Amino acid sequence: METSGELRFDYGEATPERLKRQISRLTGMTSAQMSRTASEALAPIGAHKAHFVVLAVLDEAGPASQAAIADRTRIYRSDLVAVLNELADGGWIVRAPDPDDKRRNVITITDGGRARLAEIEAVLDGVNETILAPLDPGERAQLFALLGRVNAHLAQR
Amino acid sequence: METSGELRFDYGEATPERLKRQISRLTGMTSAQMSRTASEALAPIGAHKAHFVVLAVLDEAGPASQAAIADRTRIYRSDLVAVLNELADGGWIVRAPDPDDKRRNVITITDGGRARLAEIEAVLDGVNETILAPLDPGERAQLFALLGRVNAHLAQR
DNA sequence: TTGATTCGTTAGTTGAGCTAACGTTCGTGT
DNA sequence: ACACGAACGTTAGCTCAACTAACGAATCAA
Repeated sequence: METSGELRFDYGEATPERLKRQISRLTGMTSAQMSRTASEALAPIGAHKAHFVVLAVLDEAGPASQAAIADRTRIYRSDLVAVLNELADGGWIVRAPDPDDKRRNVITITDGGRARLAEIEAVLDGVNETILAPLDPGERAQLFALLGRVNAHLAQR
Repeated sequence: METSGELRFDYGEATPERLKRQISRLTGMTSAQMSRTASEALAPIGAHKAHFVVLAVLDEAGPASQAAIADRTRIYRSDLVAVLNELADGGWIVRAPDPDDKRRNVITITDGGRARLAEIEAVLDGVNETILAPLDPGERAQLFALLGRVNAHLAQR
């Protein structure tokens, strides 16, 4: 039986019962699978998850400072610098000093950025479909709801 | 609104709709919360998740070579070395050369190791309860089942 | 006007996951 | 009998994400 490399949670008898009870292990392994699926799908177009997150925030909420983007994306201010550099290099955002507050930059999505966002979104729609393929619509909604409740619960502790 | 540090998935209007649709984002953030919860609970007794996994395998399946442990735990052979060093330092396992195959070590759990396993398991039982607190037994089973199906699906691609 | 706070940035840390290479040992085929 | 490939434990290193610390510049509050 060769199993290495796979992130399969349950190998039947080969998996100790104690491990099968750990929700954090199941969630972690599944999360890793999902994350890898997304990264592999984005790689061919040279995009990263952070690009999607930042462009989505800018498109929906309008121009914002880097600190505001960080707050809304849970990307650290320190890491956001490199992400914005990449997005600016692609012409997908513009980084300009804020005339009203010289500490701030104003980040604005460009038309190219909106096109890029649509491109990435299309890829991720496919990823979601791949991931959720075994579940019917009702089950997908259940999974979102259950995980959402756990997440909200753990966030307020 | 101060939100930093939290891994809350949904901030209402502040969260772009596009992000709320990403199952991998929700799963990833929730997984990170769970993982942190577990690590914080294990820290006071100086234990790591890998300790639990290895001890559980040894307790359930009996003495094994390092390669066999790696196969059953998805811990890489290279990383397993340090984990076993720590477990040996604590007296929880014994690492001895295999007389039948001089390439191998035979790893055996000790009585102390079984006690340690019980200690860690008790902590993780509490972690599971904390994580799953907002869900009733039926919902917990559903979450396991849904994630398990997604995991199995993604594992065979 | 002094002092605390915010902002963008650089640098560095930690941990998990993963690859490469090496010497040793074993199994197989010839 | 012996060469060759594979498996073993180990060391080293890589990547990526999450996170912390510190800094100069700018702003805000006392």
